[in-house]
Amino acid sequence: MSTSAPKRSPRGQGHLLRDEILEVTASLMSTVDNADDVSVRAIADAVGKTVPALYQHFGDKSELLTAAAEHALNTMGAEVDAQVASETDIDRRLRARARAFVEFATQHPVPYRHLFMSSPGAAGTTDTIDLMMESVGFSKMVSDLTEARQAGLMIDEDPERVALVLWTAVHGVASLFISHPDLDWPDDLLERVLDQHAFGLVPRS
Amino acid sequence: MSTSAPKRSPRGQGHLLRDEILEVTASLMSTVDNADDVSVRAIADAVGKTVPALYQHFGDKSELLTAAAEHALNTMGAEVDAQVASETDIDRRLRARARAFVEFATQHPVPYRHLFMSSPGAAGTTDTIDLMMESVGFSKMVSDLTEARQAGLMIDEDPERVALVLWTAVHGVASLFISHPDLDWPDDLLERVLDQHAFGLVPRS
DNA sequence: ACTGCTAAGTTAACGTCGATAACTTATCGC
DNA sequence: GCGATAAGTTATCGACGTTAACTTAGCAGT
Repeated sequence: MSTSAPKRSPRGQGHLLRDEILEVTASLMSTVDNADDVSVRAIADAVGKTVPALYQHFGDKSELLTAAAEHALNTMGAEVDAQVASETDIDRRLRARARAFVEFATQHPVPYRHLFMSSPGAAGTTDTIDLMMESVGFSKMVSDLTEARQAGLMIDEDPERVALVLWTAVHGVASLFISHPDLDWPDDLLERVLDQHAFGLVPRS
Repeated sequence: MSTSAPKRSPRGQGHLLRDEILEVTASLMSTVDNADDVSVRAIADAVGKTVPALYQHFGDKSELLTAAAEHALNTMGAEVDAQVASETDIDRRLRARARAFVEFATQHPVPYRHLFMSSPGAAGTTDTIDLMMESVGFSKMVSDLTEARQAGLMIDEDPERVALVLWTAVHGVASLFISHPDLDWPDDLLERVLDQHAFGLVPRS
């Protein structure tokens, strides 16, 4: 074999390993039920290094898992935006975003659960939740709602607060789908939840 | 010391240990962040027996934790009912139940998360979720809604389905409170969510 | 070209965990 | 009393997260 993997990174390039760790960890997450089930030994094996090498980049396992989960969900924003881009109508766009959100969450349950459904200590500090929300399109939802209010389509209220209420309900749907996927939830559960909130947001015509 | 703990249960009374294990485990759950953080060794120490003794009553740790979490939440039904009993108006009773539900869930986050927010495998089989729902007052909510429909207070729809939509949203609130208690959620987040659903349930006067 | 510094790793080990096979002993029907 | 067996214990296993101590490769300065 002419292609031999370099045994060590060049002097200033140790940080390259960090990105590889994140990517490998994120991909290992899709093979287990809980983020914690990914062992640091499995990660080390997958990146071709030994365990202590990981601890030069992350203080402990929890920090590594949180960073990897955020890394995994950062692709979420782009995917959701892509699915939403074609919708011009604001109401339809809000619904499309909610649908794409739930779909992505159920397809990536492990990082989603680790960030949004695990114990307070495990999912990072208060600082990081803002980034989580961003990665998940929360701010885009707020601007949609702001636009809706300016167009007179929404009762006059703080869009951020309305968005939080709406996101809370959508998260409820995603959370149940993720934790109990084998239950036969009604196909239109999300749509029904959205209907309820649409009634509040947009006065019935 | 005259009071000496019996070293062994009588012949047919081995099953008494099971209840003690459940109670001890449930109480240990309130001292940790995740149900899994309760070690079988800690449980064995607390009940004054050795680890393998536990495995005569539960197939594995997950089974033990799920049973203990259900045991803990079974007290939930009674507490919620007590808080709801005084309300005679149906709309107020539904709201009171939702409030009591969220309050109880946030006060007992570990068993709640283990049953409703953990990975599919960890929280028991499809069979057990019905019991979970019961313990949490789901059926009571359905009868309230049925009563509401009979009184003409609700749009004519399957109460069970409406209850599921409502419960989903309420669960969303509880889920977020539990996972990120340090965020400054709006005080009226739950009320807002309930408002949205009340509009759907009860036609505006 | 040598040398010293230090980043980028490895080796080896510790304590804790869930789980189980093999063994002991107290209780109870006869 | 005496087996049978329920109710435990002892001892041990492999896997896990974490860390101290060590090694070695890359680079700057002379």
